[in-house]
Amino acid sequence: MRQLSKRTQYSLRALYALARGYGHGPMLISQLSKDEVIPRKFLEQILLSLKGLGLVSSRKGRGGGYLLVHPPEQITLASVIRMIEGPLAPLPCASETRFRKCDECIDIETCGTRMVMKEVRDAMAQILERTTLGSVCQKVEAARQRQRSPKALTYHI
Amino acid sequence: MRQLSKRTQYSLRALYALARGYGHGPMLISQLSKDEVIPRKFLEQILLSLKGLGLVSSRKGRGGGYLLVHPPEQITLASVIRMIEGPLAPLPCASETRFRKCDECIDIETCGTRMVMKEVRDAMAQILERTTLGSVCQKVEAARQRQRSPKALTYHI
DNA sequence: CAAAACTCTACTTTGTAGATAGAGAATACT
DNA sequence: AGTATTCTCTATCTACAAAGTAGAGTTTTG
Repeated sequence: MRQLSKRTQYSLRALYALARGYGHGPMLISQLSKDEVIPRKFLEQILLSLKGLGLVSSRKGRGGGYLLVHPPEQITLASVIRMIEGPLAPLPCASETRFRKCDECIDIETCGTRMVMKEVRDAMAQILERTTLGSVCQKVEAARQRQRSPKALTYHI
Repeated sequence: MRQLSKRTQYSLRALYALARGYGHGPMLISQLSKDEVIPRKFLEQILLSLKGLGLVSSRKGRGGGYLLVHPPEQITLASVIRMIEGPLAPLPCASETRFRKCDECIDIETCGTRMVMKEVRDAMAQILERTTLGSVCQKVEAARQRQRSPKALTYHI
């Protein structure tokens, strides 16, 4: 299907970083930009819109920066992606959260593509609803540990 | 995620129509265009490229038109969508069939977004690999019958 | 007040989706 | 042979969005 936009990829990366630092005070745009390899000015825009969405908060001036508003375990990827990219479904008429008759549908009740795309949407939603910033960070951490001690992997799996 | 393009939606609609007519000789562009409500000239292009992909064949002149090359039960939506839109995965680095390191990935082995998107891809692929033009047409036909005799629905389900 | 941060708005660039147009080539029928 | 029918090819157009850049403005802290 169509790819995730860079904006969303950057957003997620920034959110992971903020999630890792959750509870340890604000993080600087400049730091995030460097660590996560995101163009500085673009990141400014992105963080600003994440703030508008209520996902992060910010403080100005020395000692300022960005913070995650809610605990990482409470933020699902589904919600983040929906806020940034819109509905998960590959067609508006297959969306649960933001259903809209697609201009193409001749008859919505007997549209084959819609039936299939509803299945696809449900499958995606199931995964993305149960995946949170917290759970992603955990998996990443596990993968990093494995990288550090590659031998251990053999015996643990 | 991002929506299916109109090109793909039109392609699928045209293919369903050809699937319904499979075994009954060629169908005209003009007929398909009218029946499926697809802009004529755009449809010409689309059918031409579907021909290039080996999905349909054509005959010129009187009595000509387009035909499905293979039986509808043998054409999966996964294959059609891959040919038209590219990989199913929301990120190139999460694709099985056309893996490509995405320019954004810092470390592919510990990329959280990639891990999640691999799950999403697998779920989508599972559905789309088992769905064929034939199976879609069957479901559509069933839905049409239900529409015609709405009472029956109650007792059969 | 000055330095450190974030904030806001506007602009540029590039690419792609979604068409439309029209001449050309093959086929079948008479 | 001629003509109607049908697909074929290539070029062009327009609108919009993604991705990124620029720079002046505002708030906070010390």
